Amino acid sequence: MSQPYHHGDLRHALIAAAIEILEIDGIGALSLRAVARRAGVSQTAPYRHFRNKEALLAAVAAEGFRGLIRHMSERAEGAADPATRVTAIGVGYVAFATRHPAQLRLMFGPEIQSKPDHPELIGVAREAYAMLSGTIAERLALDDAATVDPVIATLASWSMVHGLALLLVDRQINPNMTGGVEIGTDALSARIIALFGEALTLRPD
Amino acid sequence: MSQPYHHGDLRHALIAAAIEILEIDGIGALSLRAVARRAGVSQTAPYRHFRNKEALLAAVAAEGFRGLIRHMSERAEGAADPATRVTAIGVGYVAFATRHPAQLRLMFGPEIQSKPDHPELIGVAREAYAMLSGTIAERLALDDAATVDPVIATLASWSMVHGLALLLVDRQINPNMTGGVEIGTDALSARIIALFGEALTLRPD
DNA sequence: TGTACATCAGTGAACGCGCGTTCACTGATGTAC
DNA sequence: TGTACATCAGTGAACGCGCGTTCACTGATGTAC
Repeated sequence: MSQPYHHGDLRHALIAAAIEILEIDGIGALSLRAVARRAGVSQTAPYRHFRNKEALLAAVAAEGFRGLIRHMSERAEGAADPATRVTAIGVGYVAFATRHPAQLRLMFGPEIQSKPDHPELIGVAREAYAMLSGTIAERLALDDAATVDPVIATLASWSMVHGLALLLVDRQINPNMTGGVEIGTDALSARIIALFGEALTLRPD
Repeated sequence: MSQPYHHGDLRHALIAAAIEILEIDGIGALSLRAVARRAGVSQTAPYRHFRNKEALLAAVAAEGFRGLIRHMSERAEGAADPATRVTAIGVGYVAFATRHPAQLRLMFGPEIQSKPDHPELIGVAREAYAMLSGTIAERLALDDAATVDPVIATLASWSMVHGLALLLVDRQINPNMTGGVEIGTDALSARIIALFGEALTLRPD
């Protein structure tokens, strides 16, 4: 009764357990058996819900993209105009990454060998990309004379924000590098992203 | 005679074998035993030259940073002024990454748990950073009125270039995303980096 | 309302595998006299 | 130049481990009549 034979919603419980393992012990500790153990279930039970390990990883990564989108949306809501919205989305991206580093690694790393085999994952990744490119497009539309290619601008923004996120996650950058003055991660990323954002306003000479 | 008992330079041979495994089968296949096999030596021989697996990985990662520095230097040599040199270094960074994706992952990933334990690795990573920050500083010095903080500018440049490198490596970006027009990786990264580079020339309003 | 039975979601034992590391060893090399 | 011996750089067997996956199974649930 306290441990019914049927779990009820094991699929989601497994995804949740996997995310907990990522947060606690990192991506190196994420095995199918560990996930089953943490969900309190035999090690073969996951096979009722996922074809194999990679299918579970793909579901976890998809959940990660949903978290990323949530972080970006929350920050974007507070921004009045497209210019500040671009920065807000970027800060949200970095905020998600620093709070969920191992999820970020799974989302972008080589553990999921064949992403095309997981349409759900591709769909939600596209959604995140669309959010960024849409906001950049709005931003560029403000400025009739802007000559910046919107695709290049989107790729550049994404690169900047993604690189900053990973350098922070990998501890290559720490937030008190700026001349010994300690500033938070959010503030540092805001400054860095703002510097870049200005490039979008450039007009031809 | 063809297989002498003493190898001669097993240490370097092991590093070379590890790099080959990275290039061929990726970071997931990089085990100590696989390295020994590829070097044609018993699986315990590496312990004469490295304390443990992580020590070998650190040596391989250090070699990776040397390769990165080499790529950046080569491109920088052809650049006459500091402005084009900044772009050249960035393109070199991305070029290294796309040619040696698994090495990049090892250099920045979580496989080497404690980087402070490997001073050689830290030294050569600092050297790469110094190369970038020095070039950015020269670039900013051209422009008396520039108000950009050099540390922020360096971190921003590094982020952009690092993010672009990883998105390419992870196949999140492919070089014919730009409206179906196929352009090479080098050309794409040059365009993206150039867009960013302009932000460094900004003057106060 | 009660029963037979198909289906579903779990279990537990077992498989074969590759891993990092240790241990006692041995062959090759170099050095002191 | 020759020999004894210490040191160095390899070997091969073995350890214990955790992994992904398969298999035949069983308990619980739901549905047809």
